[in-house]
Amino acid sequence: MTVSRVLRNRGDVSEATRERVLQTAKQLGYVPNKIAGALASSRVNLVAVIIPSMSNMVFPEVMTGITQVLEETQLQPVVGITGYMPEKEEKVLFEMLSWRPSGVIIAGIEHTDASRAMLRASGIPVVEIMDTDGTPVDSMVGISHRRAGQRMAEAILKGGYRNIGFLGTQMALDHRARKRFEGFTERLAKGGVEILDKEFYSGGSALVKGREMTQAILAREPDLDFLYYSNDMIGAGGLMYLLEAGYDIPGQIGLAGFNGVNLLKGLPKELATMDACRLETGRRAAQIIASRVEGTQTDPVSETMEPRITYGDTLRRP
Amino acid sequence: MTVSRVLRNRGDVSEATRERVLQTAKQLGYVPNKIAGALASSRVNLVAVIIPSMSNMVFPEVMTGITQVLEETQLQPVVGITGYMPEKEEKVLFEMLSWRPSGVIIAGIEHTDASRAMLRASGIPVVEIMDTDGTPVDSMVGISHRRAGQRMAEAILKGGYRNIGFLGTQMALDHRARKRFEGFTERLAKGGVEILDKEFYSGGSALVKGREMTQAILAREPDLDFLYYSNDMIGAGGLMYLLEAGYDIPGQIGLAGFNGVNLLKGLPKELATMDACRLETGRRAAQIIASRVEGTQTDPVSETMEPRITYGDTLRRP
DNA sequence: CATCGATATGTTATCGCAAACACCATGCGT
DNA sequence: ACGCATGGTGTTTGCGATAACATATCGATG
Repeated sequence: MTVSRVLRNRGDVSEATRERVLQTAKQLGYVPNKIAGALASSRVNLVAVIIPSMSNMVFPEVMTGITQVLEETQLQPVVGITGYMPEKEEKVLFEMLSWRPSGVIIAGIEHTDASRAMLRASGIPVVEIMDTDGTPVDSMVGISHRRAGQRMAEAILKGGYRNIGFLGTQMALDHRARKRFEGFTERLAKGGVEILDKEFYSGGSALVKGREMTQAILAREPDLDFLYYSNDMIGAGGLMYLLEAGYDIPGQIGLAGFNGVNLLKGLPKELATMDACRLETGRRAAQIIASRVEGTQTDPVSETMEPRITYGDTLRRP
Repeated sequence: MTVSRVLRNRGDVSEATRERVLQTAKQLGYVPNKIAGALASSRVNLVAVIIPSMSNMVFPEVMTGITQVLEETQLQPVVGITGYMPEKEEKVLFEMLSWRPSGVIIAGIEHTDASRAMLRASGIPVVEIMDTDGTPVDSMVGISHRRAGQRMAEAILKGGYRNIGFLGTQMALDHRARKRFEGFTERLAKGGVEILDKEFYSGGSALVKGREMTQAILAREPDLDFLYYSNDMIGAGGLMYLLEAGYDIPGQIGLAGFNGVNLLKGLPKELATMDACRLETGRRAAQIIASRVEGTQTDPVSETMEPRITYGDTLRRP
């Protein structure tokens, strides 16, 4: 018990014994067993973070935000990957919850009924991130992708473009991309404009795919004067292609991506894009969990951030 | 006990009771407490993965390999980030080990004495990855960065380049980059060539930095006919700059990076680079842990992979 | 000097599960 | 008919820590 007290800095222990304990622990290479500790105290300093993927730059950035904030607390993030598959998400969630974490940060607000039930039943703070078009189980932080699509549509219309093409990923399960697309077409429709053509891809190097898709869509529809890409990588590929092909950008044809990958700076021309507030979303989500855990705050939070548009060199300003 | 048997598929249970248990568990929303389970069985299906960073594309790819393999087992990766700081690594490692994972995969073979002691004392399989220039605690998988530097130096010399510049990150603690640099200069020296100039950076968008550094180094040394970049991102930035400035590549000046980021395809010219076998390293490391856990194999493994050079369009072939 | 409070240390029960073993019923071979 | 393996279920114990409570020590205080 005294050892336990020393190692946790709890309760009164004389300086002498404290020293002795620390000394001996070090000498023995003693590593406390958190499993036993957690069982006894029913306190687990883990936060489950459930995201679809780790390989496309956007989630790592959210992670960075989460890590930044949690680092100042006792909490530690544990990541689970779903691969955009709802059943996998359910499995990962179950697995995570069975470790009784102190909180859950999960991407998106579309989940299976079972997942939602588990989250609700867990009794721990839950923050759904990166999409606020819907009703959260508990708290929610991020941008509205529908609105992001709308705002980009507005900017494009204001720029005077009318023959618009859309290029995206072939992911039925990427709800955020879908909502962006929906918001985009809705807003265009309000302006009396309809998408001229669209092109989807899956897999492969996004940069290469961007080139190929751009070539393909322009072959079909040479009149296009704007291309809206569902992410910056394919946008960058398209930009590369168009520059090489000698197009005048943004006069003859305009381009925009989505995400604000800071990799874009440094390209021959800077691609227009829209910031998804990823770092900030991660930070905020972690803050919410942290303040819930320490009891500072108890109510659910819903926070919609406003994505900023960057015109770069590929979208005519109004 | 019967419930426990049903949920773990262990031992004989009649079909009738099994059904009843499953049914009831679902109805109650029962989530087994892994903490208690782990304590009782002293089995934890977690593998600690300790890496310096998540934000530069290379570690996520290793993670992908690890995940791929572990997915076919009961094991689950848990990630810890060190930020290239040895003391942070020590802290993270301690934290992880206190959860008594089934194995550890850790980047690099340079660790504090305390870290090494902990790894040894833990009694679990340990795989040190991505660097094989040194002695591992237990197993080790990856490439020799010293050798990678040497091989690139050879290729450059064979290409006929003699006025060589080096551009890299200012990371005293990135041992792999350092070893690559050392191997590079050693091999050049053997060919009677010495680096003409070098340039280091830290922070910021790698693409932009690559442009700036390239401009700077060429302003100082206009005679340079080859630039070796310590990663592909700054290399791509440099490539961009040189193309815009109208250099003849790879005739007038050659370029090479390191890492084989598949993003490079799709650039106006494909940057020469060297594959670090990241995916394969991750897969192999996970396999080693898995086979150790299931007892298939008990001996330490040391495996050095051979990085493949890609000439692309920026390095003259011999 | 008895009492009290504070500091310092020890004892016991408990967390939720699985290992180990005990037990009973059934069916099979000899 | 008997022993024995097997399937199906229950009981007890222990994992390694912490919570809660108990005890010891000491000095100050009235």
